[in-house]
Amino acid sequence: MRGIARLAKELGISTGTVSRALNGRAEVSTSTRELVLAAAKRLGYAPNQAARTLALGTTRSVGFMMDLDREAAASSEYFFMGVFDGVQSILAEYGFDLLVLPRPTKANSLEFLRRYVTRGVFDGMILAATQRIDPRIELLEAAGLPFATLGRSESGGDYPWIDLDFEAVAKTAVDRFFNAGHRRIAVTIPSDGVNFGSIFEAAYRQALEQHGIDFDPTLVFATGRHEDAGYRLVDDLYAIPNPPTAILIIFETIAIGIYRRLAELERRPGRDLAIIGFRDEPTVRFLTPTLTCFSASLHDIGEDLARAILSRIPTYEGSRPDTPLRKLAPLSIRPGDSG
Amino acid sequence: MRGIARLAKELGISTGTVSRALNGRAEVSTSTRELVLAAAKRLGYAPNQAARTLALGTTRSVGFMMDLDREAAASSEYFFMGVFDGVQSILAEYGFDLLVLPRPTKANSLEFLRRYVTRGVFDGMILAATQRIDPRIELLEAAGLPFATLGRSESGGDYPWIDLDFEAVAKTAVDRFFNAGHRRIAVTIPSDGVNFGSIFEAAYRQALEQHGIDFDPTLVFATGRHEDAGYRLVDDLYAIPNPPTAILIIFETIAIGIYRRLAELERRPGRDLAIIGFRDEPTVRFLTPTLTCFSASLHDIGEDLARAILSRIPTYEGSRPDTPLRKLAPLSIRPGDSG
DNA sequence: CTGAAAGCGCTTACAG
DNA sequence: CTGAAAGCGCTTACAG
Repeated sequence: MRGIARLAKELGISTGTVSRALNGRAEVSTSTRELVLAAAKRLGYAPNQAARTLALGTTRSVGFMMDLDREAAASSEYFFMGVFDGVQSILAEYGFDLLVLPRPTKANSLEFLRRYVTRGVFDGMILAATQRIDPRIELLEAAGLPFATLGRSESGGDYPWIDLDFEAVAKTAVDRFFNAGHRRIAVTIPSDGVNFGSIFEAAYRQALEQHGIDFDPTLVFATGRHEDAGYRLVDDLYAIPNPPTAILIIFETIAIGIYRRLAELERRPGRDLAIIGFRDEPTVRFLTPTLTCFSASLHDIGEDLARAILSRIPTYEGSRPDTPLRKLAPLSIRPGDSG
Repeated sequence: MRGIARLAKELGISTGTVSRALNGRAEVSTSTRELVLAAAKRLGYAPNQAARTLALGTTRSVGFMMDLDREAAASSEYFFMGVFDGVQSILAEYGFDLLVLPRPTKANSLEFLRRYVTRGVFDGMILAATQRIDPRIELLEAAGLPFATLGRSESGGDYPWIDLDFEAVAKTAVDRFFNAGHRRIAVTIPSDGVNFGSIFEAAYRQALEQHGIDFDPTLVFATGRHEDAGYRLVDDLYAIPNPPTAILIIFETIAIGIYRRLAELERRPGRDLAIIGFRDEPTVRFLTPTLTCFSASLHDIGEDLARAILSRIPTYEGSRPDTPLRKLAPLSIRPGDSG
């Protein structure tokens, strides 16, 4: 005999009472509660999660799907560490667990997610790296599983999301370039279909427009996320008829490659090419000249994500807001010498 | 009515038969099996995981505890991504899931683990960043939960582990320095208590000894994992009476800071100070002059870890080896211009 | 090959 | 305040 039944037998009371005592229900007398709690402690009792889940229909855990692609991972590990920490800090308050689901490189994204959705292992799911059209969102909506996303998407309806304020970053950067006299301003966007690429490009175009600069499609460069992409990018920049004098890069890591290639060409970031990066990943903090970039509170983003998903989960003892939480996380500029 | 009962009713057969058909048991006739499978597909049936777990006493999932400390995370994100991928590739073959448990910065390591252990959510657990004395190992042994670790420890008894071959790295590096004429060879070790620090230092001492070089404690530098630690280290190196001409660094990321400070001092890696790093994290791939370092197959390490943990899990249909898998993952040198 | 039934460990109306 | 009992959705000896 194990679990609750063991305690009940030990104390000569019913399992119902034990359960009520353990769960802090009001109906139990203080004396029996104390007895039960003491026995639980003494016998090292721990509730069986599966049995609770089955009886309650709730798991008190949230899944966070995370891609393991080398490409997707590159500029995002620090990012996710910080976000996870923020998510946990809120979930823990409500007794929810965070379980991260690393999607293997060769596993299909949708199938991978479906597996967890149908088995009912989670009360809610957090998705990252949303695509412009993201079938995972439809899957979750169809399954009726609460979810929130880190990143906007055009798929789906009324779900909560948190995203970085790409618009503000693009505007701030273009303004800064413009004020420094630049008129040929290039931008890089992700070469994969991730949604923030389009958002970033649109914001960049709009910022140019506000300064009366015509949009030149040859100044938009789709790149990978790694250093080598930056290295190659430099030659591409200078291969076009009227090369840019400034560049706004979405993946700060490629700055390392840009710096390197510029050095080989005996050009200097900030002097010969103005550069502004997106996020101040630790990777780029030691570049010389220092890279101008933006900084976001990953912890805050995580906290917001946690609140967003909790607000969708019925068993969460909080008021469910009418409209799902949707928020652009602010980024503040950290001026460097690169642009 | 839901789940298996719904299918049973729909088909006019018993739930037992449905269950057997779904689980591919031999006793079911081909015709009923097909009927059940078709109905399951049509109705979008998916087994309730909690109910299965309760009935079977097994969850078919493995937890991987991971620290979120900024410090611990620094040089390890790429590392874990690769390892996770390897773990999954093997676990998937046996229908096991990998769930990553990110430990919040402020959560106590042991309490965090205990929570998952007692609730019986996992059939097995993988631990990383083992400490020299690691109470988590005792916790798992006491709980009787199968586990494997990434990294050796002095705690515990007969558990399987995979670790990097620090000994070979230290020896190869010291040999290389020695053959290049260096006699004042410094080493860095982690400033936190992580076990591989002592292992690395011991291997370094032994390698020196083989070349008849006396061990000099002033040449051992305990450092953090970030670039700034490397930056500061350089001044420490040159502050001692008879400064080293070569240094072996355990955290390759600090090479970035070392390079930077050397540049400021107008010294050049490889010429004025020979440097060998540990792992070829993408972060350091673009250093100039290129950093000599070592490379390991993260995927292989992950695969070994998965095999190690599976071999301890009773429900796994494999033969349980007599002795737990213990393995040093090989690293091969990638010669660069730094040393 | 299939059904009826017990059991996995918990929760919770329902009586008392 | 407490007990007896049903139920969560599945699996699996045990009969037939």
